[in-house]
Amino acid sequence: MLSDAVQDYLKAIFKLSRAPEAAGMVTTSHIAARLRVSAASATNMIKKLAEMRLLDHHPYRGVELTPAGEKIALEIVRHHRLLELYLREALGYEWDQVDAEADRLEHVISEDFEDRIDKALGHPTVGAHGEPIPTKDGEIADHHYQRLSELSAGQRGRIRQVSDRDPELLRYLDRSGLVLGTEVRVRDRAPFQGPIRLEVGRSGERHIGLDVAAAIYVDVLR
Amino acid sequence: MLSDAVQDYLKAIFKLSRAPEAAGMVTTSHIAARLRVSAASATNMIKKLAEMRLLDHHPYRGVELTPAGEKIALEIVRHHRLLELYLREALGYEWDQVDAEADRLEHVISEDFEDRIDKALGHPTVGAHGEPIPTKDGEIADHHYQRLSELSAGQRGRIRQVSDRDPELLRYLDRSGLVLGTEVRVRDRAPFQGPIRLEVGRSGERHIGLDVAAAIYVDVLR
DNA sequence: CTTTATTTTTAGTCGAGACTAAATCGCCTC
DNA sequence: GAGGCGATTTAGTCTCGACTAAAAATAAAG
Repeated sequence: MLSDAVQDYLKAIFKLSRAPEAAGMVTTSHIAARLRVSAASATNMIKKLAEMRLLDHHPYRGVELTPAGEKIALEIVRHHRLLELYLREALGYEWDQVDAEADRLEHVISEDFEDRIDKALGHPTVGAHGEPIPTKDGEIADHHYQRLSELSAGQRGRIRQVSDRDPELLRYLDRSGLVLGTEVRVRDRAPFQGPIRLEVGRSGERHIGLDVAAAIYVDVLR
Repeated sequence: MLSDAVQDYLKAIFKLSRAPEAAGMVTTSHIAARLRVSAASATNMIKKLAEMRLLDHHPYRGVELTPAGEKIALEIVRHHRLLELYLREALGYEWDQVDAEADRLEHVISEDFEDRIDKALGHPTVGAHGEPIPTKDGEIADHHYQRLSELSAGQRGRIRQVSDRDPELLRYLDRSGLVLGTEVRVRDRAPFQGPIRLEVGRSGERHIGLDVAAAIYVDVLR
């Protein structure tokens, strides 16, 4: 049985490696930052994981999951996303509360539990924030959405995913009507990394910062 | 935050202290056996818990939870029993599977999660095997059922609780129709600790061993 | 009352996984 | 190519909670 710590590292590395800015390679300090752990601790664990053949370590360069490591990461991500969805659907959790609870539950649920909530949810393919849910045998859909921050004035899009990193941000998006499925249009973009003026649904107008816009992923419409 | 290990010890000590054979005092070796740990490990943890004022340690004599320790034990027991019930009611688990899953979940769920499943279950007062569920503020009902093994020939009783210690036993009871709510009558008892001949409901007759009968708790009927 | 058997406790180790401080590497600038 | 700086790794500690082996206390038997 893999420890919680090992699972957390694999999951973090997987997620970081999928972020567009990291081209496959994930650095020690990114991992350390994500897990709120010292860089030295991260190095230790990386060496251990390399020993276990769950990742390849290129010292001073970065780290890359092996297929075996990725498989495990995907299992954990699957647990996490099914749990998030279940907490929301079955127990009425709010968007911004599910992540923390799922972080703790994901390590302890059995395969049986996983199967039962999967079934109760009707075998969903995307999670509470629009993220794809890996299948039981480690396939994950590769949506190529665009960040809202990359759209230029006049372009329209439908919100398909939002970052789940920050509960505060999730609450803000919720309040602003920026939820999954909503259609948005970029009115204009202020210069010098300024805010984006946005038409939300058919009702309102919002000014949102670029950081926020970068956390929103859309299908571009034409 | 209390570690899983601390929680496990407190729960084990609480349960052992409630077993009728132990008169309040619980021995090191009982704890060690229950947790499948060496006696030395148990002693270590006992000293730590005494340090934390969660129990009183009378060296070479035994151990007794303080009110503070009992409070914590009751919280864990509450988590456990609510989880068992929820797994059964909401996710369709079998009787004999719930204990193991709940053992892992009980340490990681939040107060919020507890409240939500409590509500979803309609604020139940007894668990999946008939055990009383402690209230949120640490009260626990004190049912004084009798063991079926203590009934004499001719006496009748209604099954109110069964021991949750052994999944195999639970499956056997289930197959034999010895489930919560069932009425039973002792036909006769074979001599020399022999089996009990039992009328189960209005349908069948069963011969069960004394160990099994001791794991079944009944309200005596007249 | 003494010996023996059983429990319990002490003493000392070990592995996980965190930490800090110090050394080393890689890269950028001159 | 030499310095300098940030990122990374090494070295050495610490805490937790398990373990074994040995010592001590209690209980049972003669």
